[in-house]
Amino acid sequence: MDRFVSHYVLRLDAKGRVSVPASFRAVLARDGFDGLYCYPALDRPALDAGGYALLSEIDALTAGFQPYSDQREQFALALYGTSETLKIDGEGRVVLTDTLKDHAGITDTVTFVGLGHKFRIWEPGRFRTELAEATEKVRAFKQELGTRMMAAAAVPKPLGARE
Amino acid sequence: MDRFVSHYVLRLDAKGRVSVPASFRAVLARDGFDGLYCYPALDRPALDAGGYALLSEIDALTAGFQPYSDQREQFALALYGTSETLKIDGEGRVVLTDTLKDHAGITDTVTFVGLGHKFRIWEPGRFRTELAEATEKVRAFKQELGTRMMAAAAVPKPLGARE
DNA sequence: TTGACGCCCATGTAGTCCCATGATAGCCCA
DNA sequence: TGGGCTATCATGGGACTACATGGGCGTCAA
Repeated sequence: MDRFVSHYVLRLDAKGRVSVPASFRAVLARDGFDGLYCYPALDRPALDAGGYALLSEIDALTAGFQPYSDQREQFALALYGTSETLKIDGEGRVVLTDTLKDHAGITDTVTFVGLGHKFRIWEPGRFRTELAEATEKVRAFKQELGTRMMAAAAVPKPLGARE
Repeated sequence: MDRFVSHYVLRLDAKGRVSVPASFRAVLARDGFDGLYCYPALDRPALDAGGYALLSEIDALTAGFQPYSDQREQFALALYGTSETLKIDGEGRVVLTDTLKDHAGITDTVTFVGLGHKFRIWEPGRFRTELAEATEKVRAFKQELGTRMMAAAAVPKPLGARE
């Protein structure tokens, strides 16, 4: 598998270390990135983490702005400036910096969540809330999509016909 | 055969393992996915499962949104975050996680139902009610379609004409 | 000197692998 | 056409391994 999938709840030990889930480590190894690229999520109390795949997403984003533009510099600052490259020890664990932990409200337990090309690190309680909200939104979206399809199908009409 | 069809009732053993129906395994083997991609269905107490064919369906869904957009992240969270890639052992069995079993209300027996490019896993009792409801809906829909067609035929009007 | 960090080893548990058994259905041969 | 044989599949259980977690020790830098 080449993407981050599923979620795991893991504990920090007395030294502040957390095991990165083995399946995530496997993805990182394949990605080729040595360590863990990590920064506070822009608009959530969570951390974004990953390898080269994540880095190239950031590149693509900043590249979208004019060179030397304020926006570009601000993005670069917010993303690159707050990033850390965490070392992964022999047992596959990392130590989160205080800045990172503060941003996410992490104390002694974390939830790792795969998002495909990257993954997020949450304080477990906050994660549950976030997941519930996201699930609700997706469900609503799917339902809307479904009823639209049904409406189109109910009246025998060529697909894509205008209302 | 390259799609999941028919349905099977199988039992979990003491270790919580279930055999994936052999015909489904054959489809997965052809699909090339190593393991079983599985997640809780959004709007039913059931599990969706499959291989790359299912994954690409999810890809298509999330790829439609801008990177870093709220919607995309929520979709990724709800879809990738709740997914699991289950290992298939030498005998073609998988172990469902507690989260998955809870969502579907599975205890010691499951029903596998083929849906073409993916399949669903149900608690057998719930599957029966679902099937009954679905059958009823389809019957009603078909009937309605029939009368509409009849009406359309009575008044000679090109097929697909607007009401 | 002391704390932080990197590196190493220890342990319990849960997941994985491997082999065994029983049932079934398809096939071959008389 | 009927009976037996065999391949396939679901199921069961024991052994082993990988993983998360905990702790010790040396090193380097304030």
